[in-house]
Amino acid sequence: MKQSTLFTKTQKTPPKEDGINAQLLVQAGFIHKEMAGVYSFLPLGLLVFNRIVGIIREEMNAIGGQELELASLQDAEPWKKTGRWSDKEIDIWFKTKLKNETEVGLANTHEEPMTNLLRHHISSWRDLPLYIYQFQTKFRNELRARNGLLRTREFVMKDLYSFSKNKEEHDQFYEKVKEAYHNIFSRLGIGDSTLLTFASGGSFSEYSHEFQAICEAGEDTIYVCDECHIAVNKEIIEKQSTCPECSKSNLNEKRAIEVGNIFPLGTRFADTLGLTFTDENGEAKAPVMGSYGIGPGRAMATIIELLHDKKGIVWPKEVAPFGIHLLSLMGGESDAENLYKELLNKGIDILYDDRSETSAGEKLADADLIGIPLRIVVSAKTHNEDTIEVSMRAKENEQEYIKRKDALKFLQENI
RNA sequence: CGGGGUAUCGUAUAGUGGUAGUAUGCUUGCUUUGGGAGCAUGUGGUCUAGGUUCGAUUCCUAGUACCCCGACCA
Repeated sequence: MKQSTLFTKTQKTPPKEDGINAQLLVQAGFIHKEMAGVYSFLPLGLLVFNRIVGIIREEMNAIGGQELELASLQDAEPWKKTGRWSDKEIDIWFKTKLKNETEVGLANTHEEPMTNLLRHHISSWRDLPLYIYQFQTKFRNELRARNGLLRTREFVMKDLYSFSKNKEEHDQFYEKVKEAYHNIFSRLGIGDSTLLTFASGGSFSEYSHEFQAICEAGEDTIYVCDECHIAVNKEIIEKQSTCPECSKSNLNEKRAIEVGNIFPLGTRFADTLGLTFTDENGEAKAPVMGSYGIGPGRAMATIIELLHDKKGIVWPKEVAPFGIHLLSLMGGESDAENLYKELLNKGIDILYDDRSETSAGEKLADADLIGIPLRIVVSAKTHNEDTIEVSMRAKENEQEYIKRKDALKFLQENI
């Protein structure tokens, strides 16, 4: 797209925002803060958000997930049955009432509605296992929102729920999700920093597992085994003071961001909500459940926290809003225009800085801030040499000159 | 939820019991063009409600919003 038509603008003076993630995202025009802990996604931000969603969706589909979308307004009844409607159980509820005084809740999670839904759709062992997921808005009345997109009161979460015939089948799928999550975080560009972490399993199992990205901005404290690339959350360090994998005891304390969570649920929800299936022997049984969450917005913030530099954002390839940022500097207008059209025709995803009254310095500074991985500069100089200038945001924009006739091939190989 | 702080153009910030300033942005004009270019020009602001006072953006009270520390956080 042409940058001259992009309605958001960058700000020269960084806004006073909480957390480097929100500061850079606001400064570069990706998001807008509505109020504490509530952010809107603008065109650039939505492009990134959707790419993150796309990666998660691919990985969830690859392990047999079926996407659906439940409502945000929730009936109180199932929650009363499981004993979770009370503010004592879940204190971050946003609740409201219909005109006729009926109580409803704004979704903060979906175990109850999902379990309840399946009562209408499964009845035989042949219907299981079932893996259903959604990207859905959660509302959580956090006492204290903070750190930009890291802890917000309204956010989209990918939540997958698994329903298995028995514990063995559940355990097998649980391991597949672990793998899928590793794939997701490495595709998001934060795989090296993100560790499988043992955490509290609540009342239904010994452990749950979190995916913790090591980062000072994080709110969690974890203890890392450097050899196994595995960690233990502080909340269970008394119970599990050694590496669960190799039993080493010299674990390193680190701050980390919880970018994903997987949780065995057992049959608690099925039991309390009356979800059963008939097994091969004709007996009614409760499916064994699990829940698996990732917040794309928090993931976006984590990417920035881990990968930014002094000049701005440095997007990894797979999540960048555009693959290429084409800058037209003085004397490069017609070359840039031609190259832009050529790349568009090849279906290449490109942001073209065609602004005619913007100085070269400003364009370069904006490009650094926005953080698109591959940059092309076209100017009088490249025109005279019949080249294009190419550089990588992640490599400090070290410049390389490619002959104009080789440009398309080069870009297709490097995008 | 406990404790603390802040509130001034779109953004970032000074300052004052008596006409509110700077930078940046934005308008217009001229000159510029490889790391946020120059000159000129115009535009735009004291959170809300009370109180004290001749006079409050400034002091006081309350409200609201925002931020920080802690607690909390499937």
